Amino acid sequence: MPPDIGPPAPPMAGDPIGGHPTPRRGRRTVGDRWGWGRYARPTMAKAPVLTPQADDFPRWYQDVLAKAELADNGPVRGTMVIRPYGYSLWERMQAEMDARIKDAGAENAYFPLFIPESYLTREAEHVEGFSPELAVVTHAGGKELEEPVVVRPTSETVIGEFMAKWISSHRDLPLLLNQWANVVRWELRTRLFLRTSEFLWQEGHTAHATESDAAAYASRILHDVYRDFMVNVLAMPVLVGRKTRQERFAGATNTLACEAMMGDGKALQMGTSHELGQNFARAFDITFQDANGTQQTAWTTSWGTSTRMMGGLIMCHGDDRGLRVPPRLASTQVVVLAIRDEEGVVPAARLLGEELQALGVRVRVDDRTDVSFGRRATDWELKGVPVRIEVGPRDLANGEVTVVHRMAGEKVQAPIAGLAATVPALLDELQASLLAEATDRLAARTAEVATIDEAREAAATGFARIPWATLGEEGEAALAEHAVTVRCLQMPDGSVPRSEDDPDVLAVVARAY
RNA sequence: CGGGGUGUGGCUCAGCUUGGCAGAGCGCUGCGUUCGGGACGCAGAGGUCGUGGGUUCAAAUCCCGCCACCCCGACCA
Repeated sequence: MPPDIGPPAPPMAGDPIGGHPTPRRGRRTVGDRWGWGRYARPTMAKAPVLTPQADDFPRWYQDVLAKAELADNGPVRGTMVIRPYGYSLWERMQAEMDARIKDAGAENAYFPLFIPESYLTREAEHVEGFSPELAVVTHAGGKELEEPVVVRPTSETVIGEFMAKWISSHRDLPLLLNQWANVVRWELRTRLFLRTSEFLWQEGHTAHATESDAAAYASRILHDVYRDFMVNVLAMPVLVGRKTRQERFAGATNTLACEAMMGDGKALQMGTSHELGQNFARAFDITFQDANGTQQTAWTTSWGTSTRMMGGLIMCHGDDRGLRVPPRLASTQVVVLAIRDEEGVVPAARLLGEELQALGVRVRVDDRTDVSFGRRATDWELKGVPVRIEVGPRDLANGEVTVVHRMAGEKVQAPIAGLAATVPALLDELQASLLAEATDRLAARTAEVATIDEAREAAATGFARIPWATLGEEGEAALAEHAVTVRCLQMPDGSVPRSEDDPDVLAVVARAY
């Protein structure tokens, strides 16, 4: 993402879908908890820009999507339009993920959107898992097709077909592929980013000579790619673990996952990594000759993360003022806001922008002085830009600027000379504070419990960890009656269990998106 | 598929009970004043009232059919 700097600033429509003339629920008094009382509205509390989280979290989420210009509903039910600002964040996710995927040795490729229906039916569990949500093309080119084609819900099958073609020797293994693509799953109930009928993702597919190689690679992706990205870039503390039989991917022998806690205490699955055993290799005849000249069946894996992470980002870090984007992810890390067009303000802002850009900071100069200051400040806060530097005549008279941190809302005066050089460290600090805040919440809202009743109760506000031996598949089914599911199984120290039969294994249960 | 609800300018909705000139807020356009926390004034543009039929002198409003969408339950990254 090239930094966007200098004039003229692109148009930023103020209020894309119209305002809400009255607050839907109650009235927000500006929270001193964020340290804003000194600066905020002097007397009467205005209608909140967003529905407060505490009033209606889903409504807040919708408000953020619209007001931060992240996404809109598409014309076909369940589809999504990702707006430029939202897409710029997705592009950053892609860039960071892609680098890690390549570090893990996988190469990008592209497989077709359309898959012969017959492919899907080759793996019994797989077809059973996906058939309810398949979009199938029966007519094309003005006539009925002899064999319907499905719009890919995931690509294990086509890729399996080609792996079989490309692999003949143990020297061809491991085969490590990844693709960035869209997939379609006809969902009954959808929510922007979290569950849409079409979404964007990366899906990795690998083939290995042995079961242990495959397992090790699935684990490597989970830890070195997914968890590393989520913790260090998204500033989201994620739990890693294995899925129960109930929650496992259709066709997998083992599913590993990263689970995160949202601001309302509910869980969101952020990424999965599957060991597919030899299920797909057998179905698609992915075989190779080993060093002894014997024909062997390969072991495959698949792993994916999607635009759902956008929803996770919003719901993990967002507050009543909007989104809060961790600096390492941010497509715009710093916005330099020229307060008004007089006394050299705009040139000073642009100069500061250039200095920051030269330091590698992703900076944007907002010199739209025809738009009121308050409107612009609010817009950038909604978008979650980590640092806003305000440059106005009063500041310049003192050789200063005003630096505002989005995370805690802190506002400080700083000398303009030498300021740029301090920004990278500030961004690191804000990145760490966001991670710390989320980590504290996760710890505070995770309960260690001993009984199923306690687990259910704890899941009302957060996560509960209960011995898997106590819960079991019967307990899992019982909790499901209360919309509480087992998010993953893990060891007491948070590591991934080798087997669900280990007596120390704990089940993490929660309500989930 | 079961239960509930809604279709009226770009957005959110009022008007319907009791038929009588199609409205408001926000957004948009122009001009002016503003500009350090969603600015304000004035002047404008913009609507086949989801759709087909019926009743009536007259239908957004009453009646019947259809369509679409939303919410709550059974599936899912």
